[in-house]
Amino acid sequence: MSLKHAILVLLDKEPRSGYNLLKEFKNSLGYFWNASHQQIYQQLKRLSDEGLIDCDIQQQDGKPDKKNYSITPYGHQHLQEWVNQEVKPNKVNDALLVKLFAGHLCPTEHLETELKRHQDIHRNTLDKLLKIEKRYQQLSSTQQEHYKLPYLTLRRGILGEQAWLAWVDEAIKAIKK
Amino acid sequence: MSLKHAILVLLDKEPRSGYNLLKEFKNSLGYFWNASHQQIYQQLKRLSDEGLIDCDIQQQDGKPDKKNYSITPYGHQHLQEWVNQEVKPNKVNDALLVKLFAGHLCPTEHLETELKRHQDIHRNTLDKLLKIEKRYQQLSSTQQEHYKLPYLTLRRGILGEQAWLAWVDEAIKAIKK
DNA sequence: TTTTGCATGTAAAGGGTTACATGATTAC
DNA sequence: GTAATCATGTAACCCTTTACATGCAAAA
Repeated sequence: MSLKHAILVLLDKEPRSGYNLLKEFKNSLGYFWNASHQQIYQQLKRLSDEGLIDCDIQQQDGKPDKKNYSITPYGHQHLQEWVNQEVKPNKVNDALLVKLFAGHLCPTEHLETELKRHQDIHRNTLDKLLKIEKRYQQLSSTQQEHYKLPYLTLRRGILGEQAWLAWVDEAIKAIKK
Repeated sequence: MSLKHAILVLLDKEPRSGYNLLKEFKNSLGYFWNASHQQIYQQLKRLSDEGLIDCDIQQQDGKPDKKNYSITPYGHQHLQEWVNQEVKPNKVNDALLVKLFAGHLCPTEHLETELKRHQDIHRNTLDKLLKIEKRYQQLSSTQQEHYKLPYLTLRRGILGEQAWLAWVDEAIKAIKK
């Protein structure tokens, strides 16, 4: 639903290519919005068709053309209207929990290794987020003020991952018994 | 991806109608898998076409026919194979955070009321989950052992909601400053 | 020499949302 | 009388995933 708006916010800050958007999703937005390159390129086409963004093609030698997208006044207005509307709370759909719920159909060892595998992934994610937080804390207070809102989204990522890890500890212990 | 498997797990425990599945999704599975009635009826048709479930039609006077679905041996096998495979970690896509990220485009008051609106919803969810937990804790220890895995999914819901609420407190304070 | 990074796409299939559609019964 | 519960579906649209497709440059 909001890939559209996530892209618009980024283009509202500065014009970028699809590839650059992809990098942003992997880095700064990854802890609250994820998108594949296919999704991004398709969405850019649609946004362009709707007149919400413009495209400026830069030729590069050797490399394929680089398409630089920027938000139009209409797109900016659209974004602003969206921000002022109510957002639906997120729907929870977690396949790992479906699996746990059906865990009587497989050996306990499998559940345990699977939980540990996910634990590794989440520990990794948390590490990355904490490193980003450290960088934020080293900024001047005016800079911190400037990045206040993105920092809150980072905090959500951190608290979410910590809670997930606390849960998986509980879960692994409970399964072993 | 796993609506299919969520339905199969439920039908593996006992045969049900689409309507009954919907209720289960609203109650016991709602904190880790959500589905609308349209999705469920469509999925039931597909699962039936694939031979994973069977349908037994019960006539009722006055009411429309009730379709009672049950899992087939092939469906059970399919489910078992799925449980033994690796599951991908969940993708995070949170529209509220996209909005916060774009929060400079709207009045601070709007952000605050929006966060508080979501806070109410999450508090409500947590309350419900804690009530279910209380019921679990009053069971005998053999019963508790029996419901161990579903209880772990409940715990995930509780820890997740608590972390969310802790975050929103932080966020509201930070925005007010 | 193999992988990572740059840089872009199409097509088909599957999953999810929104809107439309019906109709009886029961509880307040 | 009005809302909730029971009980089922179709159709259009949109979003997401998976697979296919290309090709250069730089670093390891």
